[in-house]
Amino acid sequence: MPVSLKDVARKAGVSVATASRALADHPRISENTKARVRQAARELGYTPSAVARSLVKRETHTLGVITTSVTDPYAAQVVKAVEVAAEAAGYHLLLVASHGVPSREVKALRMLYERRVDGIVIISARGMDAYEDVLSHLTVPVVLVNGRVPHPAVRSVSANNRQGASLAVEYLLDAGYTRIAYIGGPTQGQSARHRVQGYVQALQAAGLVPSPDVIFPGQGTAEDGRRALRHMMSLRPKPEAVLCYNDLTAFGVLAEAWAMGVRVPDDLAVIGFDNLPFSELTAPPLTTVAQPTEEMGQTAVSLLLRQRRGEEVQDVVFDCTLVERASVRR
Amino acid sequence: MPVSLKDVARKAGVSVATASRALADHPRISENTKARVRQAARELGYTPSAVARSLVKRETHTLGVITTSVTDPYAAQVVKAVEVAAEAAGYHLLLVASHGVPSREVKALRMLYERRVDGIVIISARGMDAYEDVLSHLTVPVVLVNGRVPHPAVRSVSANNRQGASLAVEYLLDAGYTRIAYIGGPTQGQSARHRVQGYVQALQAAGLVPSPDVIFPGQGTAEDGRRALRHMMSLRPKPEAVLCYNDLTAFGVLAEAWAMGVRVPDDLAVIGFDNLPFSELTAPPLTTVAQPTEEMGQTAVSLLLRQRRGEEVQDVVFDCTLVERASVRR
DNA sequence: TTGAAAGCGTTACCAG
DNA sequence: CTGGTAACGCTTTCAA
Repeated sequence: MPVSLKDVARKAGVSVATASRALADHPRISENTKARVRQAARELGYTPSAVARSLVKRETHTLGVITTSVTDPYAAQVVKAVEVAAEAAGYHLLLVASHGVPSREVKALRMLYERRVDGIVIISARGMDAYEDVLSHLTVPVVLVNGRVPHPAVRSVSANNRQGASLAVEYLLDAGYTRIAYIGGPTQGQSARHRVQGYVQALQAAGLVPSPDVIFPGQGTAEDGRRALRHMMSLRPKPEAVLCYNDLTAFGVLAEAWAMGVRVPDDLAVIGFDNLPFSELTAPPLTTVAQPTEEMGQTAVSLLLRQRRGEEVQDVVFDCTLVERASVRR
Repeated sequence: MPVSLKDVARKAGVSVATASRALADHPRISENTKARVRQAARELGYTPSAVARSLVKRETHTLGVITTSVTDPYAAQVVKAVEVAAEAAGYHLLLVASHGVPSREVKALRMLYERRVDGIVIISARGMDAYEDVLSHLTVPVVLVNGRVPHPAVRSVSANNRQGASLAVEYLLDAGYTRIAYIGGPTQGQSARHRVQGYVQALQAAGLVPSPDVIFPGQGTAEDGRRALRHMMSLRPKPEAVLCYNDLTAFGVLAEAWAMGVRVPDDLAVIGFDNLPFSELTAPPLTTVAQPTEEMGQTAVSLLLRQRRGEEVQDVVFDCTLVERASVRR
């Protein structure tokens, strides 16, 4: 059994009240007793119980984070950013993996609420559509990173996925590519929807007609990239460039290209989305669209904390930037 | 403010005690009142407070996890395994990043203890040497994954790093390579120490003398791999193969090899350690030593839970296996 | 400057 | 089958 404040108080010969105040460095406690209490606490190896404290203070200094999986490198980046921002504000993270399953997202939400976390950030929410009844009773702020749910109490911070995808296509167009393929992501998420839209719009803005037979389905995995590349190579004429829903998919096309002897960017230019740490390590290094994950994580935490203080806050959207590397010829 | 059990009880016209039992599906409560209580709870959107419950039950159903960073893909794999095992046992994870800084590891340990987690797993502990006084007052089991600390109450589960490194070297030797370089990892951790040892021993067992000028220092980053490769290529004679402390380092040598026009495995064979998901996506795919991270995570959780039940448990070590891919010629 | 006591939201024991 | 009541470990009035 852990040592309690009562033990410390007894040992120091004071009441629990005084012991509590002494350890909290309350101004109206004599230095003398403070010293005695601290001494007793040290000798007993006393560590205060955050759970008891949470009960009375009605706050846990904990933020809940729901993510598909920590092994998803994009999610990991966001989690890290959130972690850093939270830590700086004196908060810690309760992490739950939903594995992208909507029902598990809802369960996680409920569990976090039971634990009375002070805020919840959901990364890449998949099936928040059926959240209505859970959300309606929540007394804790929720922020979505890269997702949106039509609930008035839920804020979101996201990358401008449409703009990002358009940016990539325009870059390709500028470089002289015109037959540009696209490999998609999970259609339940809004980021995937916006990215295709950006792709299509940029093409149309350039007076081109997006052709359905160079738009490949995918779930954002490397395997999707591999499969799409094999498909692509059997097409006549072949696409000259491909924009991928995310870097992971791009990694798959790069790997399959290597296996099939397809040269990048000479035979096919490849462009990703997310700028994962790994994308500068591929052969060739991957040109990709970057999201400001750092700021997004910080912002998520900041929105949560401000909402907690009763502030009204707005959704925020960050523009993407292009990271030029060697998988696209210039 | 969240609705409390008292609110539910009042609405259902029963005492809190009864309400509590009704919701817990206690056998000696009439179906009738159970129904009424449940109904009231639903209508009010009642969600029990885990913090209050934790206080009385003296357990939080939470495991603390200290890791360098979630963005470290090796750590992420272990975290995931731990998460899955924990979830299956009804536990959730409080995650803290230490960024490899010993003082932050200690702080994290203390914070987790304050929150009364039911167990703590530390992944790749760096500076546990000065843990003595923290550990001595802990009333919660601690398990180290891939680390060791000379404290009687701390258990560890690790990969057999020595055997893994030897395995890799023997594989290289078998394939006809003799001039084999090594790029090291953080020397504060025991895994790095064991891996060099395995490298050296395998060489010696084959009657070769490990040469200090092909043993490069590193911290386990891709940049270390790049730097070491450049060094290596300036040597005469050049190494024919290189064993890397981990996959990340191997990624660095692969990337730099691509940049310098060094062909893998023709000019240089490369072998990694960890078998990250990404290692099958490199060009060429990376031959590497795999640790059974899945089982290691499960085992860590299992040790924790068994210790909590008062069982005596032993350290456990898992053997590594070799994953043959294309970065080594056969 | 200190202490007694109430209360945070539950569970569990003891009566009835 | 149900209700009081005492914890759980801490903070915070309110008095002294």
